[in-house]
Amino acid sequence: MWQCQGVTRPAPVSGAVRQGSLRELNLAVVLGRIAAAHRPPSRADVAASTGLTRATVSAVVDDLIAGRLVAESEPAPRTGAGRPARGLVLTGSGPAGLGLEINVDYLSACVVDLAGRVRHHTVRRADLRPVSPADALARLVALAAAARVDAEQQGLTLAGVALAVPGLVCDAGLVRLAPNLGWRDVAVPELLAGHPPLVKPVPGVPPLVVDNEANLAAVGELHADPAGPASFLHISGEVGIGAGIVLDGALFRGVRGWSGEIGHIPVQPQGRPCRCGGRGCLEQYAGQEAVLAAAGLDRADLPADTAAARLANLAAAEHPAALAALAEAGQALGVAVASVVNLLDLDTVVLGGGYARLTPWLRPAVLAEVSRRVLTAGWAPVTVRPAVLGPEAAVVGAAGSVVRRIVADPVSWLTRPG
Amino acid sequence: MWQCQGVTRPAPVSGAVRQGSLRELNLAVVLGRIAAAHRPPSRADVAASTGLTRATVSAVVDDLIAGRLVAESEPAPRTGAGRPARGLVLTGSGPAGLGLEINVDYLSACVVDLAGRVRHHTVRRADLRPVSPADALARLVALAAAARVDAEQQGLTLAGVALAVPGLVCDAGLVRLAPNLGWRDVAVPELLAGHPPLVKPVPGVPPLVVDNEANLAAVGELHADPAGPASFLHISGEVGIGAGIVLDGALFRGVRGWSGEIGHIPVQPQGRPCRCGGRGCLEQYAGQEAVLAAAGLDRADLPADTAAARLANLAAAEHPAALAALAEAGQALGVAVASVVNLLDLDTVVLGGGYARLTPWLRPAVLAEVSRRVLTAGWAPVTVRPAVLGPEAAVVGAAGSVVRRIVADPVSWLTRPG
DNA sequence: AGCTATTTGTTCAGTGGTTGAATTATTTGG
DNA sequence: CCAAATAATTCAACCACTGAACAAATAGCT
Repeated sequence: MWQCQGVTRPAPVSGAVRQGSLRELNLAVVLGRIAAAHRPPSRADVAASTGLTRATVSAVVDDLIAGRLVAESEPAPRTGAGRPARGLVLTGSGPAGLGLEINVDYLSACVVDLAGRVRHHTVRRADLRPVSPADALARLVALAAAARVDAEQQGLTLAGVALAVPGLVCDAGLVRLAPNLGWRDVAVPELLAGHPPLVKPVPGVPPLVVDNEANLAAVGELHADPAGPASFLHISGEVGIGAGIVLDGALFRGVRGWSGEIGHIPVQPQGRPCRCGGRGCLEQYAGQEAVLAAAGLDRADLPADTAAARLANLAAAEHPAALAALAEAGQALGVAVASVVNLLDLDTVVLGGGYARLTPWLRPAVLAEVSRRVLTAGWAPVTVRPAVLGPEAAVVGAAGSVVRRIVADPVSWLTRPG
Repeated sequence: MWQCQGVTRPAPVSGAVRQGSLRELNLAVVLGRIAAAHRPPSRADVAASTGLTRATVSAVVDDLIAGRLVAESEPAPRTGAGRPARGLVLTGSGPAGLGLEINVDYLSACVVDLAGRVRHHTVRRADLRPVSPADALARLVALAAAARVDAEQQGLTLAGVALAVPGLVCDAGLVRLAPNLGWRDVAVPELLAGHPPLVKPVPGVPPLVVDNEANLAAVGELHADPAGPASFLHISGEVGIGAGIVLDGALFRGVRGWSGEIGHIPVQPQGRPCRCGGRGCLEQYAGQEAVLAAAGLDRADLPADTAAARLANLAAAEHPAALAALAEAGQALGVAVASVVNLLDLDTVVLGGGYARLTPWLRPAVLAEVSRRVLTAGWAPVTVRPAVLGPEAAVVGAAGSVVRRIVADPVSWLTRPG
């Protein structure tokens, strides 16, 4: 019932194209074009951009409309002579994704429809470190139930759930380690087994996906900015520092789904000891607690985004200690980013989470280190920019990952029973 | 004529499946299965492993045999009752790839057939630093012409050329920078324009590809060991240190094809200055010159592999300075590898080039740093092993990349004119 | 030998889905 | 009001895969 798997790991398909796969593939292609278009495209537009004939596109679109994934938008923008086109849009009343997030100081739920619009969003602040995993998940289920009611009142059907956690997740939804939450080997599906399922399971679609918060935040950022680059590094600066790597429009998860552990890249190999056992890890220089301490602030029980806000205010007021702390953090971040750029040849780094609003003060030091240490920086400038989604990137990305899976493989939704 | 492009960057295809693409895709699928099989598979084996019907596989195989890409291998291994199967193999007398390499102290040419066998291999030692790029390429063309004659005498037809250079290559075959060769902004296709073309151009296939040596070496290693992992980091330790990143069986090239610049990952941010402008780069601690100096050896004009051999001999004889130098290099390498593993979650690191035969002395320090600095090392052990191909990995990989492209897209070969 | 079981590979009518051209629908511009 | 232009649909044709039946070739058994 609560079976799990990774978010964007493609199934190791044989690749053979059978008779029927032809239509399946073209359903996905056409739906993907409609999703990716800036304005509602006509059937003719889709035909031109895919290379399929208009006849085929019409037939495929008919299937998609019958399956309530696509709708015609009446007022299509006119241009010149000829019969007016009818615009195609992803329906706002079909399947939707439920995103959930557990973090150190809040729980959150969010519903995103096929078109990527956020249709519901709740955040409940609470310090979850003293709460047992079972209790935390129980509270989350309550939030999720409310979200479901709201979604259904808007005519949406939940098609799947994705849960973001700040830790390492195994394939079966097992949270190996969430250090800042104090979790170790928490089997989420088992703990949820006592609760009623949140979605009617769709064959071929995992009803629950558990994934790392930084990964899902990167996915959220990817879809929040369709005009943005197809490859970038998204760094979430919270108590820990995580990163999501997006390559060619897809999240790169690594062999076991544990990619992006940027927080423990050594930036000062003989430097401060880290609780991971190494020395001089990035987190010791650019993590929230290190920055607050360097700025002379009480590393109080401020929620994460409040801490970032306070730092931003101080920096805007040119508070010397805050400026120095951010410069030092930016320098450490730059060393790590230089490693990443040297290794992966990315041209865009997105600062997310708590870093988003600190970007103006972090960017100069990051760029300085990058241009010093990256051999190719002269020909290939690196862009460092703040995330367009703030700290809610992970929940939004989680919910979005569910609907994205439907867009990428509409057949499993179209052929669902009932 | 000499138009260029990257090796494995997939064309941004719309993905739409037209009527004819169906056959095209299945030609590639079936050919890929035959290439990947350990023993010559029967048509029935291919049908079972792809999910296609035997009838379809038979039809597709007929096309491939007619196009001289596949042949039947008569003595198929028997097993139990039933009509004996006829084995399918990639033909050894069809298209072949020509691989070329320019390095600091040698030129090399190599021909690989469809099945991946090396059918021709020449190495010409010469110090190329004082030689102009045009002269170096002229010498290489002579080597290539001889390789072509040999290949054609064996019944092979060259289908494309790939050139490996130790530097940064742009899309159009422009070598931006090859520091150890002294090259800067060398337009290879222009310099080759005066020479007769080495291959009869096949429409849709670039006749010449120029790529980084470390990238091609990783590709060579990938195909040299079909049973090996699908994702790994291949590190070539020469005068410079380069890496090739293989993810899910494909080379990852980065946004501009400049991925894998591991030599300038900072391992000691306030350490020795590097000629790249940074400080404490890996190359300053684990590059050939640094290791030789630390071992107290004259960093003489020994060719690269001789230097590695001498170090290996000294280490095997437990020469103290050599052991200490290798331990230090291994430690620095380990810091960089830890960054990579934290970032990409890879489980295999292959030491290639000069490092290959030094693996026994480098591995302990690398593994020690990895297990200290990689959070997930406890659950996911990292394997460090020597490359099966030695320093010739890059040429072999270059030649192999040409035939791999035919296996992945046989139609452009089958429909070639003439 | 002869028979059966078994597996491989081919043949062939059937079918699903795309194709391309013709047709209809709906607008702008002269 | 008609011609030009563009959008969408219809429909016969066609291509490639499918499934079942069949032919081929062998091992094992009596």
